[in-house]
Amino acid sequence: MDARTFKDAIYGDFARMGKVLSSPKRFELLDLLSQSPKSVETLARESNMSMANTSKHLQALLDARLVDYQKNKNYVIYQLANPKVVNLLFSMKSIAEDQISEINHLREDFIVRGDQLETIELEDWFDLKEGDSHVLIDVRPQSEFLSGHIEGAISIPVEELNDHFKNLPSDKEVIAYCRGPYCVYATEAVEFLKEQGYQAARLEAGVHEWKQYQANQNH
Amino acid sequence: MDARTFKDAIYGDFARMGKVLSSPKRFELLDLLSQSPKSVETLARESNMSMANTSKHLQALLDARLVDYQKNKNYVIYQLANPKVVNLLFSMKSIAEDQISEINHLREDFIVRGDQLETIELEDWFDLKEGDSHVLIDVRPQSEFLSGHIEGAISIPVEELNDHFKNLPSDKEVIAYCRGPYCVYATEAVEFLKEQGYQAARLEAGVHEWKQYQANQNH
DNA sequence: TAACTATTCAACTGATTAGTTGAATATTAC
DNA sequence: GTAATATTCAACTAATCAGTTGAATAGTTA
Repeated sequence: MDARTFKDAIYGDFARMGKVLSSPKRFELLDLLSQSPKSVETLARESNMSMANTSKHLQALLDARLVDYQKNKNYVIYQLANPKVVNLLFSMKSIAEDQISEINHLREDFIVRGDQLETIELEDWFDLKEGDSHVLIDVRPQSEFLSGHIEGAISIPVEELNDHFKNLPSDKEVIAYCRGPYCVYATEAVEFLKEQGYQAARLEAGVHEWKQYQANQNH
Repeated sequence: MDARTFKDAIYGDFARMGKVLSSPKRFELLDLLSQSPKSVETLARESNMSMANTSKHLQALLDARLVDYQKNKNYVIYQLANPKVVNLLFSMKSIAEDQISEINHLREDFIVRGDQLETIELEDWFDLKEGDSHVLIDVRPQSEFLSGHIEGAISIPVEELNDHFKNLPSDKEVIAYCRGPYCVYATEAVEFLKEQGYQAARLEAGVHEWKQYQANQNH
């Protein structure tokens, strides 16, 4: 085998990763799976695709070995095949954030409500949590909370906030987080809680940002 | 804007990175540029593409803002637009290595010659270099050496080894490195030097692996 | 065993992409 | 001002991809 043949083969293999992530829908599926394993039905609903199309994309991810699955009765529960997938998604988002200004505009407008929403960085949360005047809530679906959550958080899925918010101490500020910087659940939660008279702010991080922050602190 | 519209827009932007890296040829171009800025002509030659096709791919990379350029007389010198591109390539390679066993087979067969080539890990080089019995050579094109190289290395491009190897001390072991784990230059250099009676080994790292190793040590 | 549920597959359509060919453009050198 | 050099563009062809539709498959439940 000559060098050119070797390079063509090697770059062909490397580019398979790019190819599988060239689809916005497959990217979203991987993001969803990074929060917890999920069934085809759940993934189809969350990503707004047909079951057939969702299954097709999952087959592509399976073929690239970025996901694998376990059967549970009639359900096929898909999960990330390698924790490095999270790093890969991070890396792609990070550079997309730097190079595509539209991303920041979209986030500013839709997630941070044009800077009208009070937000807290993860670094600041670590200071605040030493005191006793804040409570941290995880507003993702409970299955995602059970898969992994920021230490000290209480699970109150945003869809259940109306039923459970009264359990929150009214003399503390509520810090809400969800799937990460591009998830709107925490924004909705903070808006709702403010309407109910609470002090509330959105944490600009999800469970993966928190884990990465912890890992960096422990060096 | 509702949540679904926002997500479709955001994932569309994220997936643009995947899309641009879904082409083996664009991946190779970015890899080449990670070693040093280069002209279209040089990139076409190194990647074995026509000038027209090379230019087309570079326009796609430009559009995604992963590269930018400077003019030098008739030459357009392309370069990486953001150092994070190197991280992104690393991340994609890392997961491809884990998930595509063919990659390791190809490397084993072609780069390490079925384990018949003596190799040294970067960690081990840091021990060896404290002594006085080894010399480190960079066998990439000199322009890449000038762009950045492992500290203490001497530049002897593999194509010029025949003319310059006699300058190497015959009582020391020669450690050769090139662009990284998937570059064959160091393999060719080691084989040539052994034929000339030298003790030689291939360093399983390039300048980026070295920089990353240094950064990790300084935490 | 039949009905139901969840998932996957095959075939199709329309859109997108990779590479080539020939032409156009920009800059330099003489 | 012309020729040469480096690069980019437009138009084409063939291949690939995304989503849909209808059917098939696999497993469960009553």
